Amino acid sequence: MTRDTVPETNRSLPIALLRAREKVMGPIRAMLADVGVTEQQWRVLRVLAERGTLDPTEIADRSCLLMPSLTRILQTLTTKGLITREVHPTDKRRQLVTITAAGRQLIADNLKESQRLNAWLRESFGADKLDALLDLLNELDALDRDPRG
Amino acid sequence: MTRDTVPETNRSLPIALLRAREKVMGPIRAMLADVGVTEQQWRVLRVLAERGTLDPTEIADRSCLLMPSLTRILQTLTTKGLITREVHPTDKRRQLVTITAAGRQLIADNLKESQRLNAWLRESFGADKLDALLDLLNELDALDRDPRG
DNA sequence: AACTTGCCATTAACATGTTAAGTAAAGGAT
DNA sequence: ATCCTTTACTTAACATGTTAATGGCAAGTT
Repeated sequence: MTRDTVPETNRSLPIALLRAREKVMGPIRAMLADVGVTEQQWRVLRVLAERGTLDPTEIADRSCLLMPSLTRILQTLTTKGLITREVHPTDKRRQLVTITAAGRQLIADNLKESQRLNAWLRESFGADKLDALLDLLNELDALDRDPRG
Repeated sequence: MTRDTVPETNRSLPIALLRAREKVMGPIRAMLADVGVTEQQWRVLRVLAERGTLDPTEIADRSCLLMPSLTRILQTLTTKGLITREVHPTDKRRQLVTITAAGRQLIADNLKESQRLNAWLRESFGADKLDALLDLLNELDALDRDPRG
């Protein structure tokens, strides 16, 4: 009965995305656990290493985190000595976040393993498929918002 | 410097998967919020509607949830009167979870809107691309585990 | 200047993610 | 029957996801 009207979870895009993400993140999480940082903390550090000093709003945007989560993460990273924070010189509402030498070192220490995991993925899954997948995902993300039309 | 060694987050599969998921889930979350259930609770209810009575372990597997999360969710759903639980007749370790009439009603009430969102996605993104994306994601999920080789 | 509006970041409250440990029951071996 | 291992589920502890409300500050309006 319900089997005819309720779509199979197999063809559900949200769940498919979730499972794929789990597949990819599992090994990365394991690697990061050894160093004592979470996946999200790692994302923040990488963004800071990529772009240099940023304010929290831009970090949130680039690392795909919501501000409340980021607030807690920045506190944690500060405690761990991986970032520093200072108030914006002309706008006291804002902050400037910078990765420390220790933070860069942490990234450097794990970059090789991170790249090895990426290489494994490209080989196992196929470079062509991986690129095709990334293109599709980016296209999806670029879709016009708001399906209430 | 770091720009040469640290891969851009744009081409990071984990982040691309995350952003794509956000794009798809946003509207669905909004719909479910009106009914007072979360995305995960919705997944559990759908699995139960699809497959009938199941034990928690199989629910966790099919709805892509970890057991600790599922334990809390099943408690919530029981409180809300959307599911019932009973101990397995021959194996007292196990349980049997069944969706209630109220649970089925909740699904029925939201099915149309859910399908409308799916239709919007197919139109906006393209049916061919959507299918290609789902195929790629399923292939990825089917990859051999364990990249420590 | 007083008011208003908007923005940045934080906090609060609740739900889930994640890993590890704990509890109870089932199954097999001695 | 006793012991050991495994299985199914729960709890605990900490981190994040998510929405709403709050506080501090900036900028425009009157």
